[in-house]
Amino acid sequence: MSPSERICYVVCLIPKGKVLPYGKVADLAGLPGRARYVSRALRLSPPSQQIPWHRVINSQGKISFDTNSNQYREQVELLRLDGVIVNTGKISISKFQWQPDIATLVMSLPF
DNA sequence: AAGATGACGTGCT
DNA sequence: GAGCACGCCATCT
Repeated sequence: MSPSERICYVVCLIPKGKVLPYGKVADLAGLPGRARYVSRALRLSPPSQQIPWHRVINSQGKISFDTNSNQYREQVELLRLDGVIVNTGKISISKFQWQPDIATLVMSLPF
């Protein structure tokens, strides 16, 4: 499995209603310290894969797109559909809605 | 070939 | 908290 494949794999494991920072995704995919690689992989991943990219946010619990961009709006939209609370204005996720279970789950994968 | 870029993170002021 | 400087490294100019 290639690094980008592992990244997509991990992202696909994020349950609806939860989010995970880029850095954590990188760690779980076996690429510690390479959060940027995650953003790249998601950007280059074909839409046909239906990857829940919107569940990946930055370590500050915020969306990493420019507030004016339509990508930002799209991510907010998708997160709301997931039931995730996003504050307008300060634009941030309510809290880190990620459970340790995800980590242990991912750790037991056939990488 | 060399420099800039980026859906990031951490540490410091 | 808000900036800033770095570290990171595949991709683009």
